[in-house]
Amino acid sequence: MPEGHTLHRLALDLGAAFGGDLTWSSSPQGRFAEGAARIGPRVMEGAEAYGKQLFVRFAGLEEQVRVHLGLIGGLAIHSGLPEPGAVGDLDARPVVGQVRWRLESVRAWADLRGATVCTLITPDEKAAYLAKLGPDPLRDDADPSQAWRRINRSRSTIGALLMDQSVLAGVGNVYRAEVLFRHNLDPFLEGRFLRRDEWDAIWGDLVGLMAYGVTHNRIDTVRPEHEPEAMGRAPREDDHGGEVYVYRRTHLPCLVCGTPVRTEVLAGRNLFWCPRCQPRSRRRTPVRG
DNA sequence: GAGCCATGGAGAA
DNA sequence: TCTCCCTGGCTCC
Repeated sequence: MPEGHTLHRLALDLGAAFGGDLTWSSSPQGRFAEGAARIGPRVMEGAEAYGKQLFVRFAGLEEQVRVHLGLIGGLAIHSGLPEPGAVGDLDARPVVGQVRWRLESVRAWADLRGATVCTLITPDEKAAYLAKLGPDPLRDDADPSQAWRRINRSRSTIGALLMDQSVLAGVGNVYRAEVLFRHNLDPFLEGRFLRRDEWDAIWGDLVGLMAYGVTHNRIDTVRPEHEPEAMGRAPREDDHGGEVYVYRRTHLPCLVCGTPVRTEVLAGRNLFWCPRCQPRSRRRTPVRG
């Protein structure tokens, strides 16, 4: 589920569902029991995302909740009016599976599952985490030049650099594959060989793609002329819902040229690309294997 | 029921 | 580069 757009969307949804309301925290699974008890019944002020990190603020509490969903985590927000007095009554809102943190109010509740991180942190600790992150295309305060300085002097491949949260915050495996495809870039191109105009185009594209992701709560990267209706093909139906060019389309024909999509592990994750639309660059990193 | 996989990342080696 | 953690859904037997 979680690339940066997911977390920004969750921050908006949490704010809309709980902002300004008195909330109750609990940890049915138990692993956030101390934190939940420390928060206690308290007004939630708001939430914000930075890259794939989510921070939740409560009134009168200096610490904030820091959530990182990891690969498999999810935060499900439900709205709906329970029976009066049902807040805290787990029978009224049954716990399904491993719920690390339940947040509820009289009008909504949210269940956090599978997160790698859910903890209370001090302002100093928060600042330290943020300092480690590169610019986030979804934030107005982001400076793409900051990422460019890292990329421009790196011998790592652009495919690896895009996944490095200290270079760029919020991009994950789907956006990395898709943005490289959209710009016909060889994923194995070394960062130091990327041109500034290529970087500016990538950044601008990510800003648009990820903002769309927040709005629609899914990743769509296919241009209008390659959409299913335009090409007379069946829409993609999988757990993401969105239309993509290469992500998880191994061996399937490229939507643009028909060449089978390739896959290989890069930076510890499955990379997908079209060998014809993203040809080997002469600026590419020396041949491996 | 076991095994595998996933939009992530930390820590060991 | 490897190993491990987090959880649920899907496949295969």
